[in-house]
Amino acid sequence: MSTIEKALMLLEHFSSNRPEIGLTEFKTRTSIDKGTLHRHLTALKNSGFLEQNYLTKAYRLGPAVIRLAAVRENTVPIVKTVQYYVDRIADNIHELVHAALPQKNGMSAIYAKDGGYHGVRVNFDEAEILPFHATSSGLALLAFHDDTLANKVLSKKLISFTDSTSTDAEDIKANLETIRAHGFAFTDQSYEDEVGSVAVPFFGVKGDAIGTLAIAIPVSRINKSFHETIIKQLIVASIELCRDLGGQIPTNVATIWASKLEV
Amino acid sequence: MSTIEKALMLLEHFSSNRPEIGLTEFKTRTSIDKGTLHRHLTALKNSGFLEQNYLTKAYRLGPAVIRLAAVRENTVPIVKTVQYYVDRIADNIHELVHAALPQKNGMSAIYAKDGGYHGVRVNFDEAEILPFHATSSGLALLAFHDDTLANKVLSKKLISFTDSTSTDAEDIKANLETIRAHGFAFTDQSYEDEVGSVAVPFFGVKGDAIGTLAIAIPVSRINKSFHETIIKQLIVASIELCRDLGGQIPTNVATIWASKLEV
DNA sequence: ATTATTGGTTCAAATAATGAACCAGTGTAA
DNA sequence: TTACACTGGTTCATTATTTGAACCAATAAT
Repeated sequence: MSTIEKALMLLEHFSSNRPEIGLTEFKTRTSIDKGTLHRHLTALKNSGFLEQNYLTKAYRLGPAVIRLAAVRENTVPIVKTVQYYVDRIADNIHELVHAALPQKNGMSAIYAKDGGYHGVRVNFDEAEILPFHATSSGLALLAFHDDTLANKVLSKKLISFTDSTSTDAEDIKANLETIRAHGFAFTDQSYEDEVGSVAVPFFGVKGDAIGTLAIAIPVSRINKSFHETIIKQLIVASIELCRDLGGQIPTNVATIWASKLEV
Repeated sequence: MSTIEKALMLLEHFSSNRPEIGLTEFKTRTSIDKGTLHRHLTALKNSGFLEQNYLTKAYRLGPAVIRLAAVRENTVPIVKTVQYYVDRIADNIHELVHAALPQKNGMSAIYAKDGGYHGVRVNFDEAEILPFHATSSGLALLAFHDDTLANKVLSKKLISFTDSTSTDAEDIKANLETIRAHGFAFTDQSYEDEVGSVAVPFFGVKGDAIGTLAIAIPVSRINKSFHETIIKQLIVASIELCRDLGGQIPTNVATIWASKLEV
């Protein structure tokens, strides 16, 4: 692996829950030599990707990422486009809806809206990494993306998050087949207890899944007719979203989705 | 310079006007060897910082930057905080207002609003890099930031954008003194013909300028009383913004600003 | 059919990355 | 006061990666 990739991997350790990381904490998190770490972090700092809390000396993400995200959004306005559909679904079904894009180690929510007025709510942290193998977003993406990604993900050790997390690669591969057949993914408390979720992919110009629309619900509120309502909403939104983004829905997926909408 | 920094410098070439860059174009823009470039671009692609247009093979910014910007904004919510004040000023004075943060080679606008209902408008591209030496944002930042930055910027060759661009380092240093004395910066067609601008800095915890609030106006609409109105609005907003961000206004600046507001 | 231009690859030579040991500052407990 | 543990940061000989001229393959233009 190149030095560049090693350095950029350091940025993956930052999240809303862990916004600042010191040198020693980095060392324990990565088992990279302190000297090397320090030079990498300094390089990232010089490039504006990190800045230092001047009191604690801990590192946090820097202003360079703001500009890059603005350019990216000007280039490919996915966030803005997705917002409309997430809001619409959230307003319709009054639950937590989000859209997510794949990163190296999982899905990252780029926008979320909680349309709910319920007492029980699903916790959700934007910018958190949702593991591929344990979330409906992750599974939906793996199922409709280039096979190599699924193989790469499933060849690594799979972490268990709850009693219901499936960590067997073969089980998950079988599940991906089911997901492909159904045209959507759903999970039952595989990432968080008491939370189920449903996700559909949306597609890029090549007909490969480039992201997902998903809904997370407390299991107590799930029932069959609601489940079907949710899936229809997600499918319709994904179809329109693909049109907006210039994406291509693979013909087999289009067929499956059409049949779901007829019922 | 480390390999990491060299690779990350490549990302600076992307902007709204230049969203996709091919290998050969990179070669002409950077005079880095093609082999090296290709490996760097591939590393950035593997890390999600770039992706490739699958038809043209040109590179564009990738989804990783979206997540990082979201985490950064969760950590230090500058964009969100700044929006309120930019909107307020734009609504009050009906001109193009923006807030910008320093990057390596200039200021980058993080938010802009055109409050105008005029026929003549100032063009503005968010995510464009505004050169330090030729814009009021840039000069305001240099004047109130650590001296080393100004020296570094002014030691390089300064590009001329219009007939009025000052490219003499000594002239500009003298101008920075004036800016420090006035508490704000203004330029007259130094970056774009027919456009003048005014900017004030806002400050971080150390009392160093971490960004700017600025207004760009067609020169035809500038007159003394309007100029003073603008400056007051900018100063008041910066003071409140510093409070919101936990920033420290240096005492000498606070004194100058207070006297401007009294008049 | 030929040439120019694109993106991409190779491998010996040149250079930068690495990491164990070191330094310096701060906080804490005896 | 002293000693220890804990930060972040630096050094320099060893090691491994980066570099770039030349090369390849595919496509577009003449």
